[in-house]
Amino acid sequence: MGRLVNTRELRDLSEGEEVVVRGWVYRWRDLGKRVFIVVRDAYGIVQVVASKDYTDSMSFKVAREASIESSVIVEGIVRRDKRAPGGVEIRAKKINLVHKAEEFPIKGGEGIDFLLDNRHLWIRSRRLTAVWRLRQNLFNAFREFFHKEGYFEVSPPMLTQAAVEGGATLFKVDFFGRPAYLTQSAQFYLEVMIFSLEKVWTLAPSFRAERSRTRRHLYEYWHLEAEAAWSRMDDMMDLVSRLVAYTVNRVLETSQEELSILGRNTELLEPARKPAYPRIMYEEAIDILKRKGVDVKYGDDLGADEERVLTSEFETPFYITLFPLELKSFYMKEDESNPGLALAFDLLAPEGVGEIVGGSEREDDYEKLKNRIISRGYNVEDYNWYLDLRRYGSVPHSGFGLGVERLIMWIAGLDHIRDTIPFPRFRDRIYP
RNA sequence: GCCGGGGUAGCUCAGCUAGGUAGAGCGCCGGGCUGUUAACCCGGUGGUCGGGGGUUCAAGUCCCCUCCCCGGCGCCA
Repeated sequence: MGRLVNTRELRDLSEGEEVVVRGWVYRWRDLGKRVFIVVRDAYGIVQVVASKDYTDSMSFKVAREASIESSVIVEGIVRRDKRAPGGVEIRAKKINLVHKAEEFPIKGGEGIDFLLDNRHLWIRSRRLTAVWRLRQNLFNAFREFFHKEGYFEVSPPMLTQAAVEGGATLFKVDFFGRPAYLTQSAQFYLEVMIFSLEKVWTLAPSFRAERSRTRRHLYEYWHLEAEAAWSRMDDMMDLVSRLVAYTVNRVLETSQEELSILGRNTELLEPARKPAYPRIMYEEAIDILKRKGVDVKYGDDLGADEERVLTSEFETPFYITLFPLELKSFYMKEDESNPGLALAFDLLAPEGVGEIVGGSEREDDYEKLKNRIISRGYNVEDYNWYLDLRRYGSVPHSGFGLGVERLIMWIAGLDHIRDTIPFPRFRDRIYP
């Protein structure tokens, strides 16, 4: 019996080697005296050929009965053949039908509603499997990057007591009779951690009950967040640029095959390999939009349409900085040299993807922060422990949050966020 | 929350404007085929038209209510 190999290892084997491959039936064609079975595993596909000439008679019978998505173990000999997809195939000696699948509901051509109802089966498609592999490579890149930068990975809570900002978009849960909420952001907890570890990051889910219905929104998404003591806004933007450029480079190095399956034009990612992303001030963004004929005025928030116009101006991700204070969250620090402006930044991805990062320098003065909380109409008591951080050795500090699925959308060139995560959570859809 | 589109066979859809006993393609099942690539050829199988009420001799089609899904906006990452 040959050695067990997966379909990726198989590509490098030479003619005549005896191997064992196991996987699921992806395509099946019976030509009478010869049966072609394309077998799928985690890494790809390989064509298995069964013939009366070299396959034992029981196995040949099995080959003729194998249905789509049946699980099989195949013993056979590697053959290089131009007619096989990928140029390599296996001449089957023995085929073990581990489980004969019932009629598989997904056959191609289904609509999105049907596919989402069958996500637990759709998950194994070649295209989605490529996304999961790319996602793995992206997560590895995050860890490598922060390790190199000297950041500590920390584990913030998912169950929280109070709102970070605004309460309408929180998912409420019952915490032994008391109200609790699923976290929207780890930011406040990361701010706590910098007084212990100085530079921290986390990769964790965030939950937002925004009633959004767009191809860029999930109710549960993976949030990459970092926070650093002594870091000013410009330092943080430098870090974000290095992070995004590093990630783009690593994905281009490790995921060529996946990007190819997804049909991504990787030329469009080349300019983003260098961490030199343009920075424009909010005021400049407004000017650009006016010049483009968009009906906006200073003080307006930038919506999806405005972002789309702006992203068409750049080939790389770019920053918008220094927003009017009232457009941004209460914890963002006011720029001393530009009163009325927040030391805040958004990073927008090109090709119409839009905002992928939001960050800022945090207000580190106790009185100023408290006044901001009061002027927004929030309860000061809800923020006691957060305010405490400004009472015991407060330091300048900055941080950011990155939407992992939006980053994947851009890098992988996907037109809908649902394909970036195995089980996308949308409004009115919690099954499966 | 608002605007728009949709729910008819297992799947994708046509039929609705001008009411008259429900259609196609794919799939599936059976047979054939020595190299297929979404294989091909022949034969077969398919539906309380999302749910409820109304108008009518007659409703998939017209009217009212309701449920569900999709796309977009606001908000955000």
